[in-house]
Amino acid sequence: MAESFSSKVYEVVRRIPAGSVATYGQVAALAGNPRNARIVGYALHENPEPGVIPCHRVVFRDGSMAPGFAFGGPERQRELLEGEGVGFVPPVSERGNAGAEGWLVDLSRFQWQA
DNA sequence: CTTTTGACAGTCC
DNA sequence: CGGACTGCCAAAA
Repeated sequence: MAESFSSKVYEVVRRIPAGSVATYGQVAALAGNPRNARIVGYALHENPEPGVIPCHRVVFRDGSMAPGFAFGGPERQRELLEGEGVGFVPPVSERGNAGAEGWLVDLSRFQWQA
């Protein structure tokens, strides 16, 4: 169907199962170009179908999330992923200052395996 | 057709 | 170890 690359990104992100997360680079690779991680983020930023495209399941290669999350805040994303069974882990745990920011998804155990 | 920008990623110092 | 830079590719103006 000759979809543009960004269109393909939506398809891939949509196929991410609940309880798993994928990195921009992985989605880009599944879309056909592992170097297009930025295009993936840009495409998701458009978020043409909120509620249908689980942008919150797409995180950085480090397991962190986008700076301008469009769901209501980084804390919201953590809650959504935890609700799906995804476990979060503090970056390195500096005392109890556990704000919503700094939390990373345990990619070692929750990264989506196509 | 050329230029600019962009939810990244990997490498260098 | 941490911070900064570049590289890559695509869509929009």
